[in-house]
Amino acid sequence: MTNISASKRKPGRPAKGGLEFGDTREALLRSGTELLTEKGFNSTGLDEILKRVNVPKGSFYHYFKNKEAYGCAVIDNYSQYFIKKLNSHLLNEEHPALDRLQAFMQDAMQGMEKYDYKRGCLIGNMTQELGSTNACYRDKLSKAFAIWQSLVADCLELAKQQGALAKDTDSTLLADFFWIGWEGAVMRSKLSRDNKPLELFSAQFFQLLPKP
Amino acid sequence: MTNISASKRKPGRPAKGGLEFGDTREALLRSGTELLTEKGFNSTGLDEILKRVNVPKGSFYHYFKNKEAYGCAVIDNYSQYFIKKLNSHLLNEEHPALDRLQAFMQDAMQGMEKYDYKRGCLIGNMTQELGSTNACYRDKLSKAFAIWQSLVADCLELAKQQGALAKDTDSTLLADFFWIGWEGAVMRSKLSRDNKPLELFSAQFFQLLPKP
DNA sequence: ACAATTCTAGACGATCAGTCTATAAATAAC
DNA sequence: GTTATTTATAGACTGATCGTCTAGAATTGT
Repeated sequence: MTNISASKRKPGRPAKGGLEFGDTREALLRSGTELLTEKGFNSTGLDEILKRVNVPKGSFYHYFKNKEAYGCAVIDNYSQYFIKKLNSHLLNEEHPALDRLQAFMQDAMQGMEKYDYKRGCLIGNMTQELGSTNACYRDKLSKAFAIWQSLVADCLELAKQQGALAKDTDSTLLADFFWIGWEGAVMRSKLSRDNKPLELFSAQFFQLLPKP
Repeated sequence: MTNISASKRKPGRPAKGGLEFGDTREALLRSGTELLTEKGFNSTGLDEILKRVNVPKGSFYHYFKNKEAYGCAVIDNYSQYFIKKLNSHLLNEEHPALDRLQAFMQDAMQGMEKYDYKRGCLIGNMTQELGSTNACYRDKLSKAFAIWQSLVADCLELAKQQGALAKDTDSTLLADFFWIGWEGAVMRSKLSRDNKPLELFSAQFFQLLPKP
C-alpha cells in the first residue's frame, strides 16, 4: 500500500513553521550568510541567527556539529553562490572579455550600495577575522580565492585572444593583483560608505592593463 | 622647602610593579595593540588584556571609561606609532623618494614575517571588523588612512621633482590606490602566511607608476 | 503497539563587559 | 605627627550572552 501524497515524507518530527526537509538548514545558512558578512563570525551569536528564521536553538546542533562547522558550511555556500555570480558575468558572451570584468565590478558596487556598505564580501571579511587562526577556514578561503583568480585569469586570456590585451600579458599575475586590490577596495568602501575606493581601483586597474 | 627628587611625583598610591605614572596606562595600550591586532576587538576579552600586563580589573576602569574608549585609545596610539614608522622611511633623505616607499614595504614585510603573519595592520583589521558600524572608530580609521595617503602622496610628489615620475602623475590618486591595494595585500598575506601577495602588489605598483 | 527517526525545548556552565565597595599607598596641609 | 586628599589596587558581583548538551516530543515504518 503506497500513500502517494506522503510517500516522499521522511519519518520523524516535522520542522517548525512548515519548512520542509533541508529547508531549515538552508534557511540557517542564508541568515548566517547575511549576519556573518555584516557583523563577523565571532560577534554574531547563534541566538540571533536562529531568531531571524524562527528556528529553535535546540535545532541548531541537529543540523550542524557546532558553530565552527556551521561557519564552514556558510563559507561553502557563499563560495558556490559567488562563483555563479562571477561566471554569470565573465562567461557572458554578449560582451567582450574586458567588458565582462567591468560588468562584474559594477554589479558588485551595486551590491555594496544596496546594503549600505555594511556587508562587503563574506570571504574577505572572514579572511581578515579568521584567516590566520583557524585551519579549516584558512583552507576554504584560500581555495575560494584560487578559484576566483583562475576565473579572472581565464577572462584575461580571452581578452588577449580578442586583441584587447598585449600578447605578453601575464594573466595569472594580473588576476592575482586584481583580487588583492579588489578586496582592499571593498574594505575601504565599507569604511567610506561610498563606491569611490572601488571606482578608483577599477579605473586604475584597467588603465594599467597592457594594451596591445 | 622643596624636595627635588619627589617634586614631580603626583599624590596617590603608586602603580603596581614599579610602574610610574602613566606607565600602567601605556602598558595596557601596548598589550591591547598586540591582542586587538591579532585577535580582533570583539574577540579579545578585557581579562586577557589585563592578565598579560598583570594589571587588576579594577584598574582598567580607572584608566578608561569603557572598552570602546579603550579601543579608541589603542587606535590613536597605533596611528601615532605608524605615522612615525612611515615617516622614518618616507622622509629618509639618504635615499631617493621611490626607494623610500620601497623601504617601507620591505620593513612592513619583515614585520609580517616576524609575527608569523598573524597580526597584519591594526587599522586594516579594525576597519574590516568595526569600520561600518561604530561611528567613533569609523572617524579615527578614516583619518588614519587620510594621513597615510597624504604622506605617500608627498613622497610621490618628491619623486616627480627628482625626475623619477612623469610630470603629469596624479600623486593623490596613486597614493589612494597604493593604500587600497596594500591593505588588501596585507590581508591576503595573513591568509597565505607568506609575503607573496605583498611582493606581488609591490612589484605591480612600481611597474604601473608612470615613468617620465 | 512499538521501534526508528527527526526535530525541538530549554537547562547548563562558562565567559563576557561592566559595576561596585573597600582600601592601600602616596602627597599636601595644618 | 595627624588628618585630608588624591591616585590606584583589589576582586567579588551582576546580568547578559555565549556555545553545548540531554531529554523528550512528534512523526513515519513495521
